[in-house]
Amino acid sequence: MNTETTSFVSGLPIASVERETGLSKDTLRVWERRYGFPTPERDANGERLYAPTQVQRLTQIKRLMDRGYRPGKLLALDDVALIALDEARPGALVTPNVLQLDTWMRLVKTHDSEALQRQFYRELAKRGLAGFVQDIVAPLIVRVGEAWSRNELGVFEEHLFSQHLEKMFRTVLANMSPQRGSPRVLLTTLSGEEHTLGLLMVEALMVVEDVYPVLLGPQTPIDEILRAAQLKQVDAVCLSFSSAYSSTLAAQGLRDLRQMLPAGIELWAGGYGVKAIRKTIDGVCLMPEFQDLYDGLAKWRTEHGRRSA
Amino acid sequence: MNTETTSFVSGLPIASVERETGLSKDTLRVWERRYGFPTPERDANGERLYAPTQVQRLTQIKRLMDRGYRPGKLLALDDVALIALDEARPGALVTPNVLQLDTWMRLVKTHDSEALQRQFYRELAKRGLAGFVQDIVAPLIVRVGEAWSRNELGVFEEHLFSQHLEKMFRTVLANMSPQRGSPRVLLTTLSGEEHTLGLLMVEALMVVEDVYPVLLGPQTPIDEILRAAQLKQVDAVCLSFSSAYSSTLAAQGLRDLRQMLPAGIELWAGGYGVKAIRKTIDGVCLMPEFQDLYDGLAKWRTEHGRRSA
DNA sequence: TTCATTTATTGTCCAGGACAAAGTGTTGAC
DNA sequence: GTCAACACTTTGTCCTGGACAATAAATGAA
Repeated sequence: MNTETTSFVSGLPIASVERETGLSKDTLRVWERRYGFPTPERDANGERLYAPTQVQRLTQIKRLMDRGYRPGKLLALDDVALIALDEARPGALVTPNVLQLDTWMRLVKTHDSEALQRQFYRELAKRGLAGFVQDIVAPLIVRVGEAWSRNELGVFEEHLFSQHLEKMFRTVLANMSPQRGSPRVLLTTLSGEEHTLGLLMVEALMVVEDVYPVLLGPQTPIDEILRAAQLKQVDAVCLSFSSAYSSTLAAQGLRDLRQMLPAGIELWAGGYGVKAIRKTIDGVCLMPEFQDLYDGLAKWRTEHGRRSA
Repeated sequence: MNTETTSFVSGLPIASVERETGLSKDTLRVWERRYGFPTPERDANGERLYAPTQVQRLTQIKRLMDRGYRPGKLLALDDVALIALDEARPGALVTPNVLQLDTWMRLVKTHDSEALQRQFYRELAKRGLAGFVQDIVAPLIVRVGEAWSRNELGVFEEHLFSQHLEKMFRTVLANMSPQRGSPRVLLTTLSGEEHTLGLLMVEALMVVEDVYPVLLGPQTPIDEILRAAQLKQVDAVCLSFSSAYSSTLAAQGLRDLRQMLPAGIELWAGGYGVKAIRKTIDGVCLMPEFQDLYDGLAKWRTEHGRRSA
């Protein structure tokens, strides 16, 4: 039904490839110039047309880059070596009960929505919210991220998984939400960090701990965080960083924000991404582990007098 | 530790302006060349630095363009004329009850979370889900978007509003979700479109209409949409585009996807963003209005025989 | 080891030319 | 007067190839 009008060259224009791979047009062109890959055809007007195979390979390369490899190496490799790298394990994961997580992973891989949803609620009832978040959800998110970057899992399965988790969190939280506790904590991420699940996990833990969370969603510019913190009169601002976020950028952002934030408002940073931050930052509390969050809360409460747990 | 070295020129680099305004770097540069606006400073390295005032004006211009004006005219105008245009109502938005929307906007502006949440549920109960979505939520999202780009509203208020809406949708949907109806429709957006609210609105309408929605969340690459469509055996794929998404890119993406998608699976595109697409695309059903969705569903049902409404 | 300095890598920016798609205006047939 | 066909204008995207700063890697000193 389609396109007998198209000549025999066919493929995606550069804008589509940018959208699909997340590599900017500039990058695509400069790779071609420097490394001789990709090698798009040209249409009648001299514009690039990328073969689907090459687009696929570009996605693969992008994924490997997220795992830490550098383009110079990757673009020199042939297909065989590339796939070999893809298989290579990055370093043992720190999950406690691997067996059970494997069961979960199977559900994710077969995108069995109903079973996944059922399992979520069963496990939630069994462990309670805090235990469920720490022992199941958090490790599972790590596993899914790893599996994705290892190409064992498609974007589709990963999205479906996120949607189910999000749905579950929001349902559970909706029934507990109207809290009046303290401290009041602002929850968001810096621009560029789009992962919401970290925020939802923290919100869940906070609601249980009788904290009043103000959820802003992801990607709030720094000056708006500042404004929100003052208008909503929060006691602390808590940012979440996924492992994908550059640790340099994270540290810089935290410094910037700390500088502008009134001294009376604490600044906390959590998530897998803060593990990569080496140096402590003055006036910023780094919380790579869940336990750190509890410690931080306890500390705040003792410092601010009469407030129970 | 940073930057007493910064000179007295300051402003946003071109990449930030692209993100803020939605105008591509190429467009920004070509406007400067052709129309003499904007007129960014340069940093030590000769790179553009846009003054916040100009960025604001660019956002304003972008919004007017979305309303149908052409850049050639807009860029020739001075501030006064621009603001005059801005005040002028565009073909009177189709909101039935402007008065009530104003009340809502006041709640958004004062970020009164509790009142907003209460109002949501009250109005939902009064109008039913479909009526609520069409008469309140959709116009309100447009209003908030407009107010934001007119700088009457901060990012913070906009985020808070989105979070409340999302929470509400997910709560409501959680209680109705396990559906087995047909057709089965895959819901997602293309990479680059991050707005989720459109998807949630459509999901809500579909659940009421006894459709089985598969929600993938935003930003799925085309080949993954394809894979999901086949694995989940859907009858149609429905994409949502916000007004921020470039209509050229949207059209291109739809063409790309249509080409790869089996003929048996329909392709629908909804949201404010498709209004800007002029030409029809072969095999793609453009649904700028909610009514179009109902029509599309009805059409599908008559074509596929015995299935009630 | 650990830290500081040099060197290599890599993404983004720039200029300015070109062109096609979309919009606008004009003409003439009915 | 309406409408279709045509020419002209506007406008966004793509092109090349050069430059440079930010980051990572490698090297040397304490």
